Amino acid sequence: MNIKDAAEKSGLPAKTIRYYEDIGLVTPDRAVNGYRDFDAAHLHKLTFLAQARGLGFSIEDCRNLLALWEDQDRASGDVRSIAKQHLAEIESKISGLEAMRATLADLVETCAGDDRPDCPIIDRLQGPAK
Amino acid sequence: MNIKDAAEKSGLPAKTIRYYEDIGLVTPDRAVNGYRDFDAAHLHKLTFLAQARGLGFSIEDCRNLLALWEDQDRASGDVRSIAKQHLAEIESKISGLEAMRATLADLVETCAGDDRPDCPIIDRLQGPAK
DNA sequence: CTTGACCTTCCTGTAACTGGAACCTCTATA
DNA sequence: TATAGAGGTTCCAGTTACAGGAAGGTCAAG
Repeated sequence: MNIKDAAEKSGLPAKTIRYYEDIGLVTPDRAVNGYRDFDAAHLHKLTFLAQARGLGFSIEDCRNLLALWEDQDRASGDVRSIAKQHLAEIESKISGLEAMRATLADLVETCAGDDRPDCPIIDRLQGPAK
Repeated sequence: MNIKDAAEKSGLPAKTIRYYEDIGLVTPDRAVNGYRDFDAAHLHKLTFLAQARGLGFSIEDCRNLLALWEDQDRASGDVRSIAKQHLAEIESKISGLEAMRATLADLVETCAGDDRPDCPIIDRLQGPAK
């Protein structure tokens, strides 16, 4: 199968698939004309990558997960450990964003948003409450 | 004041300050020896930048906010509009992350995490529930 | 035989810095 | 006065995970 079909079936852009080949995540065969040729196994791997990236795993996480995926004797604890760590990172990002949201929402609310030059948002950005 | 003091007082790394000068956000004076020389106004601007970046505003947002900040006749509505848009972006990021968290938390929970090779996380990454 | 879709590689750009090399300047101390 | 060490300078490369685009090869249809 050519790259476009692989892209459609995996849900990844063709550009991304070429990039993944560059960095050694997949190694499609090559047809005599030089075109990449994907089989079911490659497609499976690409789908795996699309899923994992969609869940926010980094490329390096994906590399590790792929290795575990291909290892018949893997311990599910290894996978769980990567997932747990990633979960912790996500939770920390959420907290950070929620703090930002609170501050910003507060600022937006106290700002009249009219044509006068006073603006509590600008005031606040001058420095923390001082 | 030299760059190190400016860095400490504004809370930005010296490297970042140099970068901000490169992209035209601040323009410190230069002493005869070529060293950057920051005065209170520069410092104020740097502090403003540190605050705004800390709240997740992009550099381009900061550039706009700085222009508004320096414009005595600005309408507070302009500032509010930037802040509101940024708030919407933050909320959308939070939603995305929360969806990820839910999926991952679910996976982590159903995973035994022992030495056996079955792993629901890996299974799930093979493709969405099929 | 040509057209248009698809493929290839290679180069550049993105955001917002960070790290490092090579080199200059200032201050304090022996 | 010589020198060590802290701090300054510029410039170049690397980071993450691709996206866009140029230049050119290939294939199927009409």
